[in-house]
Order: sequence, then C-alpha cells, then structure tokens
Amino acid sequence: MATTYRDIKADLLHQITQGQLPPGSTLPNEVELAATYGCARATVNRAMRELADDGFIERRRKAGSRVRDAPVRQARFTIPVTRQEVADLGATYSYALVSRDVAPAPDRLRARLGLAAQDHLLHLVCMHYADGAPYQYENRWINLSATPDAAHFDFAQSGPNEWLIAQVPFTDVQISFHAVPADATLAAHLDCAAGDALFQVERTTRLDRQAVTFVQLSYRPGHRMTTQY
Amino acid sequence: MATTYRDIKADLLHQITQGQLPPGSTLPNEVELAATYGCARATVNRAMRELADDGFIERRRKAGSRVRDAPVRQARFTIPVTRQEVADLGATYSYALVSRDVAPAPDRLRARLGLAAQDHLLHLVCMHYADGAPYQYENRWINLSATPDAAHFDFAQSGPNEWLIAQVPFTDVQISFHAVPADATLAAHLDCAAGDALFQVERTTRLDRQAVTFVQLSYRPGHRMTTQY
DNA sequence: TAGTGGTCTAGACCACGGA
DNA sequence: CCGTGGTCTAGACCACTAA
Repeated sequence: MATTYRDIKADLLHQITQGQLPPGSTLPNEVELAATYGCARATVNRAMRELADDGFIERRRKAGSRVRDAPVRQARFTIPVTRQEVADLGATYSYALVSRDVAPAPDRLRARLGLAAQDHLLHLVCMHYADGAPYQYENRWINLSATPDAAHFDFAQSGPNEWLIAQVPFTDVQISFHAVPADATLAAHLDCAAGDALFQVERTTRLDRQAVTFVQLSYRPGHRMTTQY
Repeated sequence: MATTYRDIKADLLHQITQGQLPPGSTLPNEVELAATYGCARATVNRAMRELADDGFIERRRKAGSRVRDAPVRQARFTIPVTRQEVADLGATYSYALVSRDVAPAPDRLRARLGLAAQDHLLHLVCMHYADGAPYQYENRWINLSATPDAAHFDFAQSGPNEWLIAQVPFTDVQISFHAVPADATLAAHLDCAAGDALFQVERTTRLDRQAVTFVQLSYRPGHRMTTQY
C-alpha cells in the first residue's frame, strides 16, 4: 500500500471541498492522522504543511489545524518578460527605444523610492510591439547609485528589463495593478484615443531596501492579465 | 551548531542574488551540500525544494539543480472578501443589493461558463461602500443548477461572495484583471463620469469543471491592487 | 504545563532521465 | 546504466501557546 503525502493531501482537500470538513472545523492531529493513514508522521506533516501553504488550513501549535473560514486563496501571477509575453501570444515581438536621459530623481519618485537628493536616475522610455502593433509602453527609471553599469549600456536593441534580470540581483518587489486614462503621450504611442482606459502595472524592485528600478507598464486598450488556480 | 533548512536556503539565496551562483550555473548535489553544511540530506532537500517552489532554481533528476536564467518570479495576490478589504483600509463597510432576478443564461455567459441551454442563473447586482462612498460594483451570476440553494437565500443583508465562500465548495478559479471605461450604469453607481478608467476583476469559479459562479467586480476610479514579494 | 506542530536525523528505496 | 532528486520511515528533541 502506497500512502504518499499527495494521497493524504488530496484526501483531506476532498473532505474540505466536499463539506465533510467544514470551515472552522478542527482536523485530527498529526499523530492520529498518521495512524489513520498508516504512515509516518512526517508524511502527514508534509501534506498538511502544503495545505497550509495553499491557504486551505491554518495551523497553530497546541491549538491544532483548522479549516479556514474564508480560504485565503491566492492567485499567483508569473511576472513575464515582455518579449516572452508577446511570443506566447503567437505574435512577433519587436522593440524600440523612445528616449533616454540621465537626471536627478524627480521629487515624487525620490520619495517613492527612498532616494537621496544627489541620486541620479537613468530614465528610459520604450515601446514593445506585437506583430508591429503597439503592445506596451514602458516608462522606466533605474537608480544609477545602485546600478552604475546601466549608464554604459545601450538599450537601443533590447529592453532594460531583460538586461536588468540578467545583470542585477534583487530581493524585494512591490507591484501595483490599476487602471488609468490614456494621456496624450500614451495615446500617441499606443495608438488609441486620449482618455481610453488602460491597464497599468507599476513595479518597484529593491536590493536589500535600496531601490534598483521603478517601472510603469501601460498596456494597449483591452489587455487582460489572466491566471488560474 | 544549528544548521536549519532556513539557514541553508538563506545562504544559497544569498549566493544567487550576490552573483556567486550566476544564472545557469549548477549547484552541488544534495549529498555534497549535506556534507558541506554538516546536516542530513533531508534538510538540504527541503531548502532546495523551497528555492525551486519560489522559482529561483530548477531541479531535474540526474541533471541536478540549476539557477534559473530568468527567475520565474511570481506575485501572489490574496483574493479578499470585499468586507475585509474595506475594513483593512480602516473604513466602515456597508452593502446594498441593487437588483436580483433569475433568468436563462445569456449566450455570452453560457459560452463562457460552458452551460446548457436550460441552465438558469441567479443574477445579482450589488454595491459595496467604504465610509458611505461607492467602493465596488459587483455584477454576479450564480449557476442554479450547481447551487440551487442560492435561489432561496436573501442577499439583501450581506453579499453573495460571503455566502458562497461559506456554503459552496469549489476547485478551480480563473481570474482576469483589466481596465474598462465606465458605462452609464457604472458611472451612476460608482459616482464617477462615464468613460472614466476603472479597474475590473472577472472571476469564474468552478467545482470539478461545472461553473458555479461568475463575477465582475468594478472598482471606483483610482483603485490599486498591490502586492509584495 | 501539557499538547501540538516544527524540524532534524540517518537510513532506505525508488523513479526519472542524461550519457 | 547509474547519478540525481523524490519520498518515506521511525524516532527524537524542541518551540510555541492554549488552557
């Protein structure tokens, strides 16, 4: 008889989703479950640990394991490189550098990124195309104090994201999703009307609290970000 | 000396982010690492398994473990109940049922949810408020073939999401994030101008492939969905 | 203070999949 | 083939925390 941690996990999950273990109810402890399933406690432990990681149960020493009231279901989004994202659509990817300059950080960004007054930023504006049509407008700032090499790289051929991923380590990322109306600049680059509703992603990347880069990605109208879990 | 799996994970992660283990490089195998750290192989295994789960390394039998080129970083979003979401803002939550009716599924939804022609849907429109101001417009359909009980519940007092979470099991969820312009209805309910850019979430919930519910959540202008990893 | 989960060990067998 | 990771075991000690 093979009782794997997957079997146990699947069985418990089944009992949860089918209502035999309703929200708030307490599961048997690990020793009991190990006896029930006829396996080692470590095997039960792994099954339950994964259920907890997945947000189905809540575990506390001494108190035991309970089925969560409102399962803290979590959606996982992979953060793709735009080139890959376009390729996955079955479209041909192309790229263009719109502008590039180095300047002290604007106040708004300085506050947001926690930069000093003397920090300089490399500001890049880029366009990403799918089959020649505008796909994404990228507005990026790179902290040259954290990544001086970026000043010497020519971003005319490929996007800064690919370069950063390959060259610069990071530890923390903050992401925000929201909707904005297209301004004149966005409208011109994304080939849409001013005021159109655009899906926008903002991402701040840090290495041990020091801001490395901030990027604002604006997608063409109608773009959807989808996931499944 | 206490070498925990957390120590090992942190140490390897440090070596990866600091460039001592560059993308594409192969890590020592589990037996070697266990010797290096002076611990059991199972401990190393857990550290490396988590690094793989987190997307930092790729593991293959016989081939060994490699640092990923482009770390498949994943953002995790908790899918909150609106009541909780508003409470977390420090605002007072209130709710109102706007409309409720039962009808055969419109073609568009029937196709999307994979419903039969005779399936009937409970269609609910609700408003969620934060400190009395419009926060979210909820447009929901519930498959009565999957959840007949919903027909007998009065949603005047609390939202369908809370009821569904407590009453109805599900196995699969599909989510989409995007931006839409406010139409007249949305503008009226969210107290904004028609055409305003709104952040919208669409979610389809299934139990073993059978569609349970589909919901379209439209947020007030300026809403941001944020996460960190 | 006692029960529960968190973690580690030393060893074992197995499945996958490069060479 | 045979090296690597995947998993299980039986036992142990410990940390946290509810009662």
